[in-house]
Amino acid sequence: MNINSLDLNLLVAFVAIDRERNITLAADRVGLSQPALSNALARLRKILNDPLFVRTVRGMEPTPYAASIAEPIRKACELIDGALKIDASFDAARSSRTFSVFMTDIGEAVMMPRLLRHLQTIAPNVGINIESIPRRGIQESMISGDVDLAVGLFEGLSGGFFEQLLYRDEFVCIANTEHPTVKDTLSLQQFSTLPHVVVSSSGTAHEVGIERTIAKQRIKRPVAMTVSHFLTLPVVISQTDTIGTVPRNLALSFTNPTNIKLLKPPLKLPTIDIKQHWHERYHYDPANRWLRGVFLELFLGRKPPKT
DNA sequence: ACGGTATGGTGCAGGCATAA
DNA sequence: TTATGCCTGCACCATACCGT
Repeated sequence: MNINSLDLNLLVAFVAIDRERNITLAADRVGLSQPALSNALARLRKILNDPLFVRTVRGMEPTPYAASIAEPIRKACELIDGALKIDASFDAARSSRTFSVFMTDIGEAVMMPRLLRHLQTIAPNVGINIESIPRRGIQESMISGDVDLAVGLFEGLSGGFFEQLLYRDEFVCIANTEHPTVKDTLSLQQFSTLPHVVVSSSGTAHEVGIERTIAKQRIKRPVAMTVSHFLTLPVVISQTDTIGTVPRNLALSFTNPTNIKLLKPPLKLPTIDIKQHWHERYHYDPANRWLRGVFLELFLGRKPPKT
């Protein structure tokens, strides 16, 4: 049997007959006359080469073959019916969709509080599931549709991916407010000799950018500790004489502990373009467009306050 | 090609007559 | 009284034919 020769209406008729076990009632159900449905059944019998339903005292009983295909055909019809009912628009206020977003803990700390406050107002049932960024497979996850959006500093998302700049950030150095030698400024000498805490990041390019710049300027920094998350930095630095280098917006979100001071880096570090990235499969998706619009509305052109 | 109308065929239930 | 056979009416399905 070639599916190309199959009229999907015949499957609808099949489901109706299986449900009613009566041609007249099934015809009513699908909006046809009894003869029309009888004719449809005849066509389906010919295509499938099986009587499908036989007349008995209990009504039109399915043959073993019809009984075996009834359930998958019913599910297929329901699937198609459901697919065609999907609204082409996205009603954020009523939606209970959960979006998956690739984001570092920087993004979580900087963006999520504001994003969640906003969502609670306009889309109370919409959920955001932050996916930690894998070392490999970012593109694959987005192409497959497992992840809707990637927000932050991502390199190498190309070929079928779109990107949009949200805001530009810059690096600052942070140190303990009670640091014995670092006062209001940080010298290049201090930067080169004081122990650093660095982040062994993850798929993003923050540390890569810093490392690359430092290496290019032939500056070395002693690394006392490597942590796996940016949010661990202030905890370590607030209790030690180490220093660190982080995006300014992240540093400003360090409210606990509070004995962290921000310092202008004694060297030129690259700026950071925080972008949202999405795959072309979601380019016209109403829900994805809505989420991108939310990020744009909340974070486009966000300026870090001066220290 | 498909759906509608008209018509015929089939099966069942119920009523009735008849035989045991 | 019960069992059996026949007839009739009804419900339902299939087919032929026609129009769109």
